[in-house]
Amino acid sequence: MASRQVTLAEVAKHAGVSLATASRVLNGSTRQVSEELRERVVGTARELGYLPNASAQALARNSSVLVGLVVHDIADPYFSSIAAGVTRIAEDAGLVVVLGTTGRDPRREVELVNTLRAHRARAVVIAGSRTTDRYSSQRLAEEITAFTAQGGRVACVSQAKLGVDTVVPANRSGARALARQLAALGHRKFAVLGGPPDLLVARDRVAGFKAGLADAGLDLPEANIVRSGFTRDGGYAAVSDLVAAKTGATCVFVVNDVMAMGAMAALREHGLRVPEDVSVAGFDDIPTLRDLVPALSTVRLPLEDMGERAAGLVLDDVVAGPRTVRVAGEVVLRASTSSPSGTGLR
Amino acid sequence: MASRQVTLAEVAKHAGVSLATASRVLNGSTRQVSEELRERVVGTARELGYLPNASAQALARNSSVLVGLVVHDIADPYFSSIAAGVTRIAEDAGLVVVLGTTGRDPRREVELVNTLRAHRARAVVIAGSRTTDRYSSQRLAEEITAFTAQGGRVACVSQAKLGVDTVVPANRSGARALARQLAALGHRKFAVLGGPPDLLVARDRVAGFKAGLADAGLDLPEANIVRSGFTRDGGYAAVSDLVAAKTGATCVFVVNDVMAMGAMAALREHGLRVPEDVSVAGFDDIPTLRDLVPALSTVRLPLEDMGERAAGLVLDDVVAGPRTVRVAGEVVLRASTSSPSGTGLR
DNA sequence: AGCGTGTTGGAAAGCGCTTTCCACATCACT
DNA sequence: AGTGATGTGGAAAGCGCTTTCCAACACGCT
Repeated sequence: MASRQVTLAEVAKHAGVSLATASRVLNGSTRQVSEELRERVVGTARELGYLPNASAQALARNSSVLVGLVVHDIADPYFSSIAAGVTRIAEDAGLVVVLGTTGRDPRREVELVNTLRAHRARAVVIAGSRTTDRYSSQRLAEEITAFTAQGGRVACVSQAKLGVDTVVPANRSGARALARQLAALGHRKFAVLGGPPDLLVARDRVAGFKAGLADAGLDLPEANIVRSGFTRDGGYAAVSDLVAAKTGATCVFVVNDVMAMGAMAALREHGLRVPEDVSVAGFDDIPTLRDLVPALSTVRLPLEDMGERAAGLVLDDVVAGPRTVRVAGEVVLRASTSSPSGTGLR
Repeated sequence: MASRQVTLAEVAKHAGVSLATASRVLNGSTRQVSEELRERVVGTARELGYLPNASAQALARNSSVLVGLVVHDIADPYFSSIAAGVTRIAEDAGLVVVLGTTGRDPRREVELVNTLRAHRARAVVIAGSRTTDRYSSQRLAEEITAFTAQGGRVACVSQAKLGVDTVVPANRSGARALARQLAALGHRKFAVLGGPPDLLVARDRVAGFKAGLADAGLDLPEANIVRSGFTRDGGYAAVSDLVAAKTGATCVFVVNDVMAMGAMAALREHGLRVPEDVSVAGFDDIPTLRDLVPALSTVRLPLEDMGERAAGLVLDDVVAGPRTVRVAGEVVLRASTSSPSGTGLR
């Protein structure tokens, strides 16, 4: 069934040249080949429908054309935006993107890098926050070391924790600036939907927000921070706890947009109006946000751009040590936040 | 810099066995190896940190562990939902997903399948509608033939035009059912944002919608169909034309949700309220829809499921000819559609 | 003529693995 | 003891390509 594939050897034979010459013609070898032979080879290759065997090339060259991309969940707009950036750059460079999804399982992350290593992938971009879990971080670090030792390049989008090139969004300062602007709106009591306690992005954003409130002479009691999953459903679910906590908050900061969307849905179902009863702000500015009503205030991150930057880091030929690209966050106040009017969450 | 990798030969030597034995132990060979040797090999492999070279395996076995996934734009929720389904199934099966994006360029589609063929990918899932463009369809068909001739499997998500296994959503009947329900709501004058004229999904949906209106004794004048790109911005841009056309329509059907989201934003900017001034319905039920206000009426397609089905088609070992999996669409009426109240678009 | 230099083609040695053979033991059964 | 069947290990031949090395030749010089 599987028809025999045309090989370089056949092309060479048909063209009456050696294997070496055929190889030199059909790939960007440095060696020159006379115009006459070159044409003959190219001609027969086209005629026979020759297609190089990528596995054989990868083996012979000890390097492939593969670039790994590791995300938690490709259906999440945050990751799919980053993925769009990464694929654009990689494909423009003639490379092939391998997509791996972890489902937020750190072990799976290690597994994926391992697989990529087995494939002699040229590089890998790991998107998705690190956690405080020492064990899996350790395993991942080892796997990454092995990968780089083998000549592969690695970049992360998140915290600069792994000793590799990293694109770091301004989680702290972005959240801090947001807090200040919300305080300037007149809010005095805040609540935070803070995501999982062990997730570094979430921690950074909460810490930054707290710092921003402190700048305004405000405090964020620990009791006003509700923990939940970093997903839409996490945000949705957290609202029950939030309401039960009777914090009296007039403004809620949610550590990412996807969670914020879930939270807004839940608030609606609780009969609370945004922003009349409570203001809501998120973080990331995922593309889908612009069609939300009320439009969600947030801290804008250039997600697709961040993907491009990460891919760029990993594909250039700079040999310097771990580089860090800092990406600023821009506070965007929209309809979901207003000056406090009601009594807040009580 | 690139440290030498541990090879099977080294493992074999350290374990004091032949290359053949080592290979048999470390891969699912049918051949038996005595418990003693097996343990010795596994032990040294672990000790030395052996990782098989996937390229070499692919070459020797003449088959790889790669599965291609070709989409137009991974940042589009329609595609990222399908992608999530495909990756889930593929990764569960221990395969590796290669993501290719076309940017809606048919030539790029051909290019990607070609690359996948060069990599001896085991299968490829092509998501994204066919067009009426004969030339590029022809080229793609040839490429697919070459791919299958080589033992690869191909499945599409869209129209069953390519002679391969296909997951076909009920575009026609879904749109038809939607039209009937909208007519039952009392609407008499409709407009359609129809997407690109050469795109088959778009054509099918428009045709289905027209048929549904006909069922209700209503006509859809050609002048009430506005053409534009199949993207959010396409939907956004089309609204100007729509308004200028002064169709008097009280209800607008938009051929996909992403376009509908753009259209709703544009309608808002035109000072038109949904659904008071005009009802709007879309198609697909992308996940982000559930947080839209007003919630968009649509025809629900189980997108992630469709991705899983497509991956399933391509990974099972049925040898039967081209199969077609039909997926039903379920009309979901939400807040964006109501009985007509105003004068419509005039 | 003799020599170095540069250019171009080909033979062949890998790259790291799988898999076919073949050899040898062992075992059950005449 | 002799026969086949069965189980297990190893040698070696690929898989399709890249790249080193060498040979051949054409130059431009002295």
